[in-house]
Parts: sequence; C-alpha cells; structure tokens
Amino acid sequence: MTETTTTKTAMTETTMSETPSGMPALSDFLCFAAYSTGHAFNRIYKPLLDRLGVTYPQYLVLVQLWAEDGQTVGALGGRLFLESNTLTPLIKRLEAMGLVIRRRDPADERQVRVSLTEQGRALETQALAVPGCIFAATGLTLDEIQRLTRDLTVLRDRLMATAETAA
Amino acid sequence: MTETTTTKTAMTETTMSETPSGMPALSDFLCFAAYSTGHAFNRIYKPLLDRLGVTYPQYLVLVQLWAEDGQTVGALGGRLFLESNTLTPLIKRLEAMGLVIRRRDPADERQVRVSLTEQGRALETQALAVPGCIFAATGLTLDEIQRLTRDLTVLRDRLMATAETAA
DNA sequence: GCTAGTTAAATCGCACACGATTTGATCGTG
DNA sequence: CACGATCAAATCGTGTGCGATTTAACTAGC
Repeated sequence: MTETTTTKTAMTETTMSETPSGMPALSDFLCFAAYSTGHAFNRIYKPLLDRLGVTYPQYLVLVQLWAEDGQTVGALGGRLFLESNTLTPLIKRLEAMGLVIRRRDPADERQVRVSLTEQGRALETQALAVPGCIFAATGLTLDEIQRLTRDLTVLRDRLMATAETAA
Repeated sequence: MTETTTTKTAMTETTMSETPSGMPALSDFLCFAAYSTGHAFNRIYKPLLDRLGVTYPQYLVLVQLWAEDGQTVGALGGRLFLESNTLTPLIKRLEAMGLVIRRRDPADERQVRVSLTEQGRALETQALAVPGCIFAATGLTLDEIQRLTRDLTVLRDRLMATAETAA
C-alpha cells in the first residue's frame, strides 16, 4: 500500500495490466481501441464504397452535401474536423469524378462552395443501403450503438477542448 | 406500423435522426464517432510524442517492443492490425533514428526480427509519462475508460470477424 | 481610400494505410 | 531430391491527415 513506485502513473497504479517494463499493455489503451476500431470500420466500408467508386473520407463529404448542398470547404471541414489541406485535394478528386463542382462564392471570393452534380445527387440512392450494412456488421443493438456513439462523441469533444487549451 | 418505406434501413426506421435526403445525419454514425475520436487522440498525442521524436504508429511499435523485444514484423503487425507494407517503412524510420535494429531470423530467413537499441530502451523512461497525460485529457474516470475500451475492443473484433467472413 | 491585419483555400512535404504485386525462403508431396 | 505451393517481407501506387507556408480576398483603423 505504501509503495515507493512513485514513477508510475495514475493509470498503472490501479487496475491496468502492466508489462514487465512498467508500460501498460497496449490492449489497455483507449486510444488504441479507438484507432484500431476506426481502421476496422474502414475495412468494412471499403467493399461497399468500392461499388460507389469513392473512399471513406470522400463518402463523408458526400453525406454532408446530401444533407446540405453548396457548403463551403470550411463548413465541410468544421463538421468533419478536417482542414483545407486535406479537403482541397479530396474534393478535387470528387470533381474529377464528376460528382461535385467547386465554385468561388461571388459574395466572398475567398470561399469555395461545393455543389453536387446530377450524378452526385444520383449516387445517394446507391448509398442508402450502406448504413444498414454497417449496422449489421457491428452486431450491436440500436441502443448499444447509440450509447457508444454518444460516449465517443463526448470523449472526442473533450479531447478537442483539451487540445484547444493546450494551444 | 405497416409503412411502405421499404427502402429505408433498419437504422433509419427507428430512432436515428434523419436529414431531408433520407440519409441519417453524420452525427449518428458510430463509425464517424470512432474515426473522429481517433483523430482527436492523435492530436493530443502529437505534442507529447514530438518530444520523443516519434509518431503515434511508431510509438505503438515501441510500446510492443518494450513489452517484448525481438518480435518479428508479422508479430508486430498481428498485434497492431497492420501489414508489412505499412510496418516495413515505419520500422526502417525507427532504425534510421537509431532506436531499433532489424535482423533476419537465422532460423527462418523469411522473417525479420526487430530489436531495441540501447537508445530505444532508454526512451521508455521518457514515455512513461505519456499514458497519464492522455488519461487526464480524456476527463474520464478509470471505470469509464475501461468500459469504453472493452466495448470498442468487442466491436472491433466483431467487425474484423465480419470482414473475415466476407472475404 | 490606403495599408496592416485577418481570413479561406491552396500548396508543399512527410508519414501513415492499404490493395496489389514481387522477391526470396521454407514446406509438402511424390 | 525436385518442384509447386505457401509464407514473410518488401516494393509500388494511390489516397488520406496534418504542420507549415503561401496566395488571394476581405476588414478595420487611421
């Protein structure tokens, strides 16, 4: 109880399993669980999105635009937590595929508005089946999914608030 | 109850909020929550790992090696869910930094074993503070972290099992 | 109304991820 | 022992992510 292992962290002092080296086991890292689950989702999405001809981040942009067309690059980035350095080339690829058009906003030429083409709108019909497939792959109930989604969202927002403060 | 909206998925039929287009709102996507939480973690880790001079995936490899030195590329990949096409260049960067050495296994020349250098072992002391900082950034209790980690791990393993079956 | 400061995208460089293929070593069967 | 199958890494090409910088457009203060 009155140990002298003062170098240990709060995490390792209590219940986390620990390797001989003193570092907690990787399986205990929440961040690794989030990291690897994200990749696992990506692998599930891949075959479904291949049929649509888009990648997962491209799909996320399209979901945004199906909900509200003509958003600026900044607005899309705000919702997806991505910067223009990631979005600009991604959206240019969507444009090259003929799914969207990029236009500078006449009222503020600094901004670029992204609009769906007819083909881009049409793709939503194909995409409607995707969420159901993903739902089935999780093997979770709707309640479990909602709770997990909420918990992760709370965590994400807290992490981003911390990152904000640190900056 | 006896609706005719047969094109809707199980998810959209029940409780998920829905945009005018018929696609569930992005905030409802569990996969997006995992995806964005992973990125949020990455941004928290960045300043901590910058001091160690490594990236997050490089850090994960080092955590593995601190737990068990001399693992093969395949064994590391099995634990991190990464393939040699990702790991090989990553580990070569660790080698270029002088943190690890790569050696072909004499007993089976197909395999490459990755071993920590003195400098690589020494880095663990610096890294011991990292998990505690991350823990603080989450603002969660240990119980909450453990439950979320377990839930995510279960989900990840189920997704990977599905991907396995589909292949 | 001109200039300094701010803002939105775009650009550049680097490091993952991952599908697909290649190279080299090992194994299994005849 | 031979040789095809299998296996572990490595290689190659494409597409994110993101820090840092640049460019162009707007805004505020004098």
